[in-house]
This record gives sequence, C-alpha cells and structure tokens, in this order.
Amino acid sequence: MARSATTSDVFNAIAEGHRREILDTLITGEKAVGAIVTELSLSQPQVSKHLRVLSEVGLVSCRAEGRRRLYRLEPARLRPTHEWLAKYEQAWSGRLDRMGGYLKELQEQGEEQ
Amino acid sequence: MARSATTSDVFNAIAEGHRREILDTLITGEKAVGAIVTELSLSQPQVSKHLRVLSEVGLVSCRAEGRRRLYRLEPARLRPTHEWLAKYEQAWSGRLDRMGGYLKELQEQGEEQ
DNA sequence: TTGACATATTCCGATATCGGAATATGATGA
DNA sequence: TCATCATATTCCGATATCGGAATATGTCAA
Repeated sequence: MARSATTSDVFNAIAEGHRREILDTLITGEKAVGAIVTELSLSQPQVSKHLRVLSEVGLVSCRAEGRRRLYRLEPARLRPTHEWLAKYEQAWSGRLDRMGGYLKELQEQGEEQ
Repeated sequence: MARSATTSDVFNAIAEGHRREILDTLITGEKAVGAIVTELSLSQPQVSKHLRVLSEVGLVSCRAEGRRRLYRLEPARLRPTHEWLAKYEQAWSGRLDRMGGYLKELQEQGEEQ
C-alpha cells in the first residue's frame, strides 16, 4: 500500500498550500478561474487541477456563466476538520475538564447567532 | 517540482489518518510507543515512523524513561491550523451575510437541537 | 462557420509517500 | 557479558503527487 488519495478527504485536500490559497481567495465570494490565476500568479492548468481536487472533496462548488466557470466556497465541509482540531484547543488553552466541554462550545457557537 | 514534504508543515503531518489517530491517542497523556502500537493495532516501525514525522513538525515531544520512550502531545503547534480554519467558521456560522442561502440552512441545522 | 477566449484534460518526469521486512541501536537485568 | 525487551532506522516496491507543456473541450461573437 501507499499513501492515501488526496482526492478522498478534506485533510489531504487542504494539506496543499496552493489549495489553501485558493480557498482563501474564495472567502470573499465566487470567482472565475481566470481571476484566481491572476490573483495568485499560478498557471491556469495548475489552478484548474487544484479546483478539481477541491471540488471532488466538496470544498468548492461550480456554476457556469457564459464561458466562464464560477467557483464558490463550501465552508461547511471544513467543519469536521475544525471539530477535530477543537479537541486540541482544550489542551492548549489549559482547560482540561475533559471532553464534553468542547461539544457544548460547538453547540453554543451554532446557536449563538 | 513535486509535492511538498510532509515533514515540513503541520497541515501535511495531520493529513495522514494514522497520524491523527496517534495524536488522538495522546490527548489523554504521555504514552510509550508500545502502548500506541497495541492501542491502534499498527506495526511498531509504522508507529515509530509516524512519531518521527510528528516530532519533526513539533506536534509531539519525547522523553526517555528507562528503555521506553514516552511521547507527549504538543497541542500548541495545532493552533495556526486551527486559526486558519477559524476564518471559515465565520462563513458557515452565518455571520458573513454576503454568502447565500445555504448559510441559513447550516444555521438552522445548528439551532435545530 | 470561423476565430478568439476560458477552462479542462492528458501526458510526462522528478520526487515523496506509506507500509513491510529486516536489521540496527539502546537500555536493562541476570 | 549476554540475552532480552523497546524502539529506531534502512532498504525496498508500489503508488500518488505536483507542475509544466501541449492539447482538447466548450462557448461566444461576428
């Protein structure tokens, strides 16, 4: 066996720096491929390939507008990753009153607004 | 050029499932290599190699006790990753009212229970 | 239809990865 | 010292990865 496919899970998808930059770029809203190419100074095929990976993992979605394709962030897909990390937040913030606590926080965050 | 080294940053280090399991295992406290091997049913060299990667990235530290080596979590190293994700939390929790209707859906899911 | 534009795909080479098997290192206790 | 336990390292093969170059697909406008 060898390494697991990047295309199969979010953790691997965001392990790539350029892909993270692309996601960062999409925070402000939908963008065409060309816009990303310009903004990040990457090659067009490079961007298309990264977008494909992000798309397969569900981190972005795409709609066609004329001959352009607009990609949009799907931030909800990052939630499990964020929750995985949240467990450790407890550890570094010093609150060690065990699990259960972080679940409440997540819940509160959801209701918060 | 090819892919960037796993050993060089936290994102790549935690992209591997087994390494995440090892970190999860260490949440409760220091553990010897053998204990991890038993707990996760991985081979000993496999665990040692993953620990090496985690160690090089600073996600774990190590101290010797007799002939055993006790590894300990260094959760602070996860903080930048957590912060990178936190930006997106805004997006899925609905505070970015620039985003469309799917945010409301997520919001409802959060309040739902 | 044709040509220009926007994006996606394919082919490729160099390199990294993971896991297994075997072996090396290192500490302990008899 | 020697045998044993605990861990680390090396060598290896199969496979995935990223980026570049070239090319294919698809859409518009004249």
